[in-house]
Amino acid sequence: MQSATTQRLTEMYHLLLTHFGPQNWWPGDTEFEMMVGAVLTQNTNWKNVEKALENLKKCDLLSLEGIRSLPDHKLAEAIRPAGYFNIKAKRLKNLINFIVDRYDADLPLFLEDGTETLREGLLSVKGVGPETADSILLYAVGRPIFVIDAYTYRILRRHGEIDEPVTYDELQALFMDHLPEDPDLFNEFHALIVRTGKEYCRKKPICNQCPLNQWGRVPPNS
DNA sequence: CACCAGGCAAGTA
DNA sequence: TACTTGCATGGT
Repeated sequence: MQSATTQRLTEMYHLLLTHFGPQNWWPGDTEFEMMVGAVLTQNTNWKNVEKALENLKKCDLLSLEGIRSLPDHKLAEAIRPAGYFNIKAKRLKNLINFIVDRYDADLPLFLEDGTETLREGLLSVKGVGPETADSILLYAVGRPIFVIDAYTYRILRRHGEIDEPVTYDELQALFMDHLPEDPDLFNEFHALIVRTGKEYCRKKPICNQCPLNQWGRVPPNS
């Protein structure tokens, strides 16, 4: 007998998957590109991130050693389209330094780290918060970690699933405690939530054709 | 013109 | 602990 929450989340997932189909996230050719993208997309439209990633790619700098060898101001210039370029250049360098210091600059060694303290290690990097850390853990490392973002709060609140205030960790636990520990499921579910948010649940909601209308408990406004 | 985007850290009370 | 502010480009 599964819990009511499990049923509710599972229903949400299947509604979204049926409506949108698989999203095939994370958009990126390599684990390293995913990690860089996770930092660059902080409070930033993904389209702008793609331009920044393309700038790095065309100069063959989208690698650990490529970014490591690049001066901060050069890195900032390359990622300019992603916004916050000065601070994000430092954040990328911080993340690179973390891998250099703790994993001897060996990216595969980092990706194979199976220890329980990996998340807190990532969180110790200045510029890597819970969403960025969890995106890296799920989409690059392949851990069964559920990623929470602004859309997740918005959608669940509009559908009456949560009362604010809810912390990141609490909302993450809501998903992780009630769904099987499956990286592929968490991957697809988060991607579908972002897709839904982008198309139907921005600050100016377009709720009319949202697939979650059938999910029930849809408030007319808010 | 205003508003927003797949956050985070640092400052203030 | 609980707010507030800076960071910045590009699209609607």
